[in-house]
Amino acid sequence: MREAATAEARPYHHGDLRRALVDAARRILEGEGPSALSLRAVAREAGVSPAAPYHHFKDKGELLDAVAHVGWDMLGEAMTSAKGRTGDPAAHMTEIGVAYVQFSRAHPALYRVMYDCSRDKDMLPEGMQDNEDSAYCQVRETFRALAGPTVAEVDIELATIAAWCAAHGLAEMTSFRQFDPLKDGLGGEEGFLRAVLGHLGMFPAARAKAGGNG
Amino acid sequence: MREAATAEARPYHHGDLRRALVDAARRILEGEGPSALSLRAVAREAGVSPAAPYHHFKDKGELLDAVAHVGWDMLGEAMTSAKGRTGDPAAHMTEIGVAYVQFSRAHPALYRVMYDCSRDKDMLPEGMQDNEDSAYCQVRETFRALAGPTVAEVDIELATIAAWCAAHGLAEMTSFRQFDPLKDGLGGEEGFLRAVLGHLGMFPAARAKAGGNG
DNA sequence: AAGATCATCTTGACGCCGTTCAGATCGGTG
DNA sequence: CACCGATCTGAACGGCGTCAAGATGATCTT
Repeated sequence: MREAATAEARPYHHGDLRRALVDAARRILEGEGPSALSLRAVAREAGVSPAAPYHHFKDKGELLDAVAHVGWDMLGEAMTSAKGRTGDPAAHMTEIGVAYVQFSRAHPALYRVMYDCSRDKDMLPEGMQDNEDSAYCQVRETFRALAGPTVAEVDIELATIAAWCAAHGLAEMTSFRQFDPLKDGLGGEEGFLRAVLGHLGMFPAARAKAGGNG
Repeated sequence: MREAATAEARPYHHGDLRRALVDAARRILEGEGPSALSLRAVAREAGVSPAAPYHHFKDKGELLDAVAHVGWDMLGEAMTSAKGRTGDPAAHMTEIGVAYVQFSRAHPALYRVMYDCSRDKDMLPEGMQDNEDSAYCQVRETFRALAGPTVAEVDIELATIAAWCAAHGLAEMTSFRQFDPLKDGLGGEEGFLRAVLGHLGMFPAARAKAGGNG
């Protein structure tokens, strides 16, 4: 609708339909959730015919890939800026973990698409690949900096995977409403996140803080 | 197909269509994955018309709920028998964790349905609810036995959640093929699982073993 | 045993989906 | 200006979830 209104001015050729479709998909995700994200609905939201997207994406999956790409970029930025918010390197891991889960809570539908469309291809999601600036590499380099030179490479890799598992697992679990009472007793959702992370081995700063709380 | 052959003998009234539909759904899941699991395909596999399931389930979601229920039962049994395989109580948590992830790897499509259909309702999955015999309660009681009387109740709850996050996260991560080389260097998939669990705080036995390996 | 009842199953239809294809439209190149 | 390739439309196909109306048969009543 919002897009359809502005699209009246562009009569036939859209100009930047590819980006408009990705934006429309994100609006639908935010507003109506993943189950409403049909290719036809995206085209409708962008004000074009159902067949128009096929000139910019091979199929629906490729459109979702593009949406997921935006999501991983956003998550990477959130993690980077979270790391910058504390001067203590020992706290970096905790802050990254909290930022990760908070992103998944702020954009639950987008987060789901980010993993779903990589699962369908049996492939690592974009943010976990070994590209220079992926979110995963951010975590690994943070571990490497904390570990020092004596720690074996394989242990850095395993610690990164373990931390990622913990963050992703927590991202999924904390979305269930049944934990709300527990959160209330721990000073809200962020308190809950830090408490759970404190029970996982690789977040020493969170563990100290959780110990202080309970 | 398999079901359709035996269904020829039962002309109109099936007799136990509800169970037959759940079984048919599980066969499709195992054989063709979650994307092939349409209500019509399930009816086809069971040898009935597309509308027949509506006399046993309100909609497709309720059929999936029934399938998920079977899955959570299977997972609970796998966890119980894993705990019984070791006499050392300190190793229980690790064995449960390994059994959890191995179940998710043995039945990936079923595992996905188990979480998906609870996510769609913003509700805790069956195996995580506070019912007497749920898989989640198995983990919590194991923690309680290990913790002793001085540990606060909320910490037992948090440790259980943390362990569940770790196991679920690992279950999702280990399905990505890109970790295969890493697994090879750690004595296969089970070695990989134990190594990652060893980097997470609540699996002391795995941590000791992982330390011995690398 | 005969008939009524009610759950079960089928048939056929509706609207939405992803996808394809022929044709309309337009921007840029010769 | 004429053309061409990229872009978009309209109509169509099969598959999906779901529903209403009718056929079937097991069970219960008398």
